Amino acid sequence: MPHLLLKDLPRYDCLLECAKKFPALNPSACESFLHLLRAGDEAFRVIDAHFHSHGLSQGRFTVLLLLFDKNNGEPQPLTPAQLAEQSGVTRATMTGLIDTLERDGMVLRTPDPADRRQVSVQLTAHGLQFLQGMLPEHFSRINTLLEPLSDNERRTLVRLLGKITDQAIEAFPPVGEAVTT
Amino acid sequence: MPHLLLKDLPRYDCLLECAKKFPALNPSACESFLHLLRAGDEAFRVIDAHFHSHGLSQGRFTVLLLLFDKNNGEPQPLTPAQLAEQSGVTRATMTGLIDTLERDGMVLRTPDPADRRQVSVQLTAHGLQFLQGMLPEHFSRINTLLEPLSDNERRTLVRLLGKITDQAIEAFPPVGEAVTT
DNA sequence: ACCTTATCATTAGGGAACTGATTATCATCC
DNA sequence: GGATGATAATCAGTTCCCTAATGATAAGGT
Repeated sequence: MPHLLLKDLPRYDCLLECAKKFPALNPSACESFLHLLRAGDEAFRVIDAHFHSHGLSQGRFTVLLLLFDKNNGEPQPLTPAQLAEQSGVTRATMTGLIDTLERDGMVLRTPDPADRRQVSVQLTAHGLQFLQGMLPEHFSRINTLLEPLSDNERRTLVRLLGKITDQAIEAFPPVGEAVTT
Repeated sequence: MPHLLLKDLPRYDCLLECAKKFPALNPSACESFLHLLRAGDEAFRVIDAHFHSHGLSQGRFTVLLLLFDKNNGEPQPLTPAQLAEQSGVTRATMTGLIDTLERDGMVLRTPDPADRRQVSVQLTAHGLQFLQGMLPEHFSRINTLLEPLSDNERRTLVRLLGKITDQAIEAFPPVGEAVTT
């Protein structure tokens, strides 16, 4: 599921070579772009391996995290539609994620008495305990990954990545994004 | 297929709040980490949308690119095993990718007379023309994404991302990585 | 020569995501 | 108050990747 398939990034002089054949190829832009996808893949690989060692996928982990929330330290029930919206998957996908989580005893579906179309999803005690058991290692891995960067470098990185994210959303809006100007 | 499901990144003060409950949570590390996955996802979304508008997946695009190569500007035939190795997917997956590309007339399988286990895969004229037709827009999108960053900022970004990638590989080796020290 | 082992490509089956259609329920408007 | 439309969750079918097993071929040891 990685974003970048190329295992070995092309060297910079190779990009320069290619630029001769493709005037549209900007070597420094391509280099930055490839490093971005590469670093994202590696970072994801590290936490995804941890998820899988606990029998979770990234999708199921996100659902647990959303249900855990941090409102007042109290887990908060949500509807499948809210979970789908906040986690960025479709409702159909969320149905499947909740299916497997419910089968494993992590979450519980409860019909809403007021609106019988709706269902409420909440963490079970087992799900809560499970999540709390794995979160410290999750955070620890993130700390290890970022450990080589100073606080100053982290601020710089966040600023530069933010520019790219903003530009992506502005120049190539995700889907039915109204300009609303 | 995004790496980061959370649609809205938690704000920094929220991370500070969570850190009270989880001593392992380092807010600046988490913030950098989330921004990295987010930027990687957005960047990938932009080029993946372009692939799909041409009926390609990222996997098929990579295969075409590897076959196109840049050796001497001459497309270069490769075996499925080489393609799988260089693109970072399994051989079984590569079989499927080649299947669809061959069905669409982009590549051609040729049995190897010397070793009858092997097959040689090469771009067809149609595949070559197709790839050359879409590459300029591909590079153009990358340029647009990186346009807000100065040359200096790009160098900084590459350096910081490189640190993270290196740390990921060092602290959490991919699979059967011998230390070979 | 023969048998074991390794390698190549493929097939079979599964998981996770998507789109689009379906069913049940609610809300509204004459 | 019954038709119309919107909305919630789910189902069905597809895509794209994976792992594991298979069948054909090559290479090496004795």
